[in-house]
Amino acid sequence: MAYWLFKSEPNVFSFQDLQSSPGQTTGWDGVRNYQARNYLRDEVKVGDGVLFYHSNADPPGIAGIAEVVEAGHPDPTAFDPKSDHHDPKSDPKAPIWYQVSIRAVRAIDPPLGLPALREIPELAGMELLRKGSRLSIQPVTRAEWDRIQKLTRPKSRR
DNA sequence: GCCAACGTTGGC
DNA sequence: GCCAACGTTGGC
Repeated sequence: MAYWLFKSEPNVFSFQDLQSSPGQTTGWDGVRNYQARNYLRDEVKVGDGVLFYHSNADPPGIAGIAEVVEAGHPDPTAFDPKSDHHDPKSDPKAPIWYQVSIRAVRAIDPPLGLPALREIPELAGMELLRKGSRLSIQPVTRAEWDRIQKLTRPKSRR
């Protein structure tokens, strides 16, 4: 069981879009960076936890929790000439790009914003908080995951 | 293999 | 809109 942070621009695909997708599930397509691809292809497994991060938002932050429901498989948008993410170099017989499928677990509303994340000492080592960090699929440690769960878990009812 | 030019990401 | 940081491309 591992933990990840996936970035998405909410004006392209938000956590709410995931929640309104069929089965609250989507294929995480369009990743076109080799390091992120390697994680998706080789390391992200069914049952892993995902922090759904909104980049280019105001404020940017973690907007929901998701889980992996299908491990790495070829990204079909790479083969589709009509897709924005089409890559003619990727052949179905030798795919270059991979996706996983994720399902929404719960929204974090309002999102846990980047400024708030920076104030939490236990999260100081997060890849996300590193200056110039651009990787769209990032590993998250168990300790970081647990801290964020604790901060965002819905209040228990009386 | 080097590295300059270029394109993209993403916070601010 | 600005721009720092980064990844990719392609000439040599």
